[in-house]
Amino acid sequence: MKVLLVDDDATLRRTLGIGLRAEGHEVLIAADGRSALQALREDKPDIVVLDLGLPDVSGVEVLRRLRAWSTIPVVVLSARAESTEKVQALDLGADDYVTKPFGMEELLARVRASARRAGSDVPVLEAGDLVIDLPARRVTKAGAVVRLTPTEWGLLEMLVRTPGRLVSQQDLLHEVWGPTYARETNYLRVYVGGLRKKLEDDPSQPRHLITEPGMGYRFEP
Amino acid sequence: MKVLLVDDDATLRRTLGIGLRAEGHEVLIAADGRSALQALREDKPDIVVLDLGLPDVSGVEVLRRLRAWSTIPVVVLSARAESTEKVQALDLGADDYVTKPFGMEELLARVRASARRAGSDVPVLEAGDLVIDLPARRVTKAGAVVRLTPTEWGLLEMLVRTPGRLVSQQDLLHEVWGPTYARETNYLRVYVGGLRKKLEDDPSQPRHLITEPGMGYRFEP
DNA sequence: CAGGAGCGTCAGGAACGCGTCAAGACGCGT
DNA sequence: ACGCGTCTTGACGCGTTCCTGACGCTCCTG
Repeated sequence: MKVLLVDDDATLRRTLGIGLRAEGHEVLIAADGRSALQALREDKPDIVVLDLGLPDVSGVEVLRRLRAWSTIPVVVLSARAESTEKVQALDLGADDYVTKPFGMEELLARVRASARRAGSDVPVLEAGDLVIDLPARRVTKAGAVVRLTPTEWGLLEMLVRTPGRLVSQQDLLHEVWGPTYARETNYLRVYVGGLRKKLEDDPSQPRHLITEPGMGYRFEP
Repeated sequence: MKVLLVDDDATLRRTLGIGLRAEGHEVLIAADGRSALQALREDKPDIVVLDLGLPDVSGVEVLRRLRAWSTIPVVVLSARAESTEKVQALDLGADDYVTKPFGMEELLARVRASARRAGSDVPVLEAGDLVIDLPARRVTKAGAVVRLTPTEWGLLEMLVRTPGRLVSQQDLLHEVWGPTYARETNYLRVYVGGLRKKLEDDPSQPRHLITEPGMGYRFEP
């Protein structure tokens, strides 16, 4: 198991690193949010141990961005015992939350528990001549790179994250345009149209970007 | 979601029960290990909140016996912050561990987090050559996808959520058409008819979408 | 046996949602 | 300031879905 350890405290990094390696894990290290996000995209670890108190990008932000394209288990560390921060992290999709100070044994047990639940995760998805690489933010069609605008990417990402599943119009609008948008379904029509033009062989007869009238859209692999 | 709450402290039971119900969960109560195990077998909850300090059978024992035959999420409560007990519970298969005293919000967030992970399990319902996948909003009959209109979905979802149980006409109308509808049973006749035409082998002799004259409809798996 | 209530079916018209296009507004870098 | 790409916004045509009323049927009841 590859474990990414994100913490700004060098002592803690050393201690936890030793403990994790003793469990038989391969340990990657990041000291700040920026390099954490980079390591997540490039090295594709199987599980993440994430300290919320980072010098640059906040841990919560790292978690939020990671959850945009991956479902790998994340165990959060925090010095603060404040409830609101815990609630925020858990609702963002953290798998577990440990408050400092904590025992090494406890952390290792929580990592084990999270790893045990780790399901099969497919960060890069292939559908016909389409290849959608979420971590790399890259789409190719028949080998050729397809350029997407930020909004188009947000939409596609949301749909591809749950292949085959229907995503409601509200969810799409909330996630891509913001919580204040709910009824602007015309945005969806325009941008789904754009995506189909770029990704589908025959945009008028889509095979992957399926619309369910009155409900939402789904990505069909 | 059905939540089984196992705790010997009556005050805590009341407080947590209120909070969990406010989240929209159905709450079952057990005050000791024996009744907890019984409730687990008979009522099949979707998630368990388990206090380790029980009068008769220890919470750890309840967890061990439960894990022998079920993988449903368990959130453990404990007064003791001792590390060994945490490690033991987590390695036995607890999904989360909360130490008293804790904030209501935090516990609810952890329950949400556990429920979310479990939710991606298998809430798909199979009945003959019919496969109904609620979260994906997809129905297949003998492998072929069946397209449903929003109203048809609303109706089917309502019926399938309680398989085998009768759902009254009022409940169906309220849920699918809105609270102001109550006597428009003709809507039901039309749309149940449509569903039967799409889902039943012989729409004139339905095997799954059963009507109970004068009362309502039921979905028979 | 007659009557009524409840259910299933059908077929119209009205209303809605979707895809498409194009024009204007905005932001950004040069 | 200019040009470019991106995002918003509105309008139109078209297909689908929804509502509605009518009819025939079966079952239950008096």
